[in-house]
Amino acid sequence: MGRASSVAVDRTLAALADPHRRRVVDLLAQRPRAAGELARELAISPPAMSRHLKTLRISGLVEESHPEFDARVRIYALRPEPMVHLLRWLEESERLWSAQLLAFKAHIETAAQTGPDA
Amino acid sequence: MGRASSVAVDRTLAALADPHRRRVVDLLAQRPRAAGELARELAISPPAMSRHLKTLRISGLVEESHPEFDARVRIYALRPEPMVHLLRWLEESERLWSAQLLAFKAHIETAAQTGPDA
DNA sequence: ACAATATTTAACGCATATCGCAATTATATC
DNA sequence: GATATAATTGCGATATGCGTTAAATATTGT
Repeated sequence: MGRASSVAVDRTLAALADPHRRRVVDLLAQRPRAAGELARELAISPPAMSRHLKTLRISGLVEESHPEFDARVRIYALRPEPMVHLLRWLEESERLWSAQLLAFKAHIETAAQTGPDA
Repeated sequence: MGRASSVAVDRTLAALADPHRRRVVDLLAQRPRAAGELARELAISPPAMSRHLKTLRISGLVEESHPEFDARVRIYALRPEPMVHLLRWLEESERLWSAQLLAFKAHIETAAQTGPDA
């Protein structure tokens, strides 16, 4: 384990690497929005937004739905699961890094006990 | 705030988007390593690794140092600060998304109080 | 001084990503 | 049924990213 979920995290990171897509995630974290609405807010063309949304959908970061009153518009909503995996990876890295610091500190203290400049 | 640190988070995400670079971060989370050591572990050429390390260094994710006994070797170590910013962004997104859920739940309950199928 | 080692930089090619415009599909409206 | 609207897909152009080999730089050791 740890390596098994790596691929999914890689996909999530690749999806979030584009600034436009990250901005979309920011907006969808507030509330779900229609594709056209997102395109207007980011000032990019509808086709460009459509592609970004496709990328996000494939990565699992967003999901698509239709409002009941108009089947032409597509509502996109955030799907936090991939972000949770990413969060876990970050926390694990932080944990390991902290362990490094502790080990270093212990090393220094041991050296001090053995006697400085031994 | 929130938008000010966005650029930095964008750079961090771009740096982590490459699977090789993310693997480097995994290795450096355990302990600092020399450039050549990293190249061998990931089975890529030294020039390729050198470029990845440059990217990581510019993004602030790693820092470079020399061992005292051999100035040819460059030791790379993790610098967790950019990851902390990324972590904060993720947590904030999660927080907003949870608020969405609560609002939705409240809406449903209000509707239930008003009376179903009003 | 010379040969070996660690790493980076230069140069090139290849694959992939992104954009805007035009065309297409699906649905709504009159 | 004709027209307008929301969104996606096709296409050509541009750009960026990554990898390899070869050359350069810095340092060590004999």
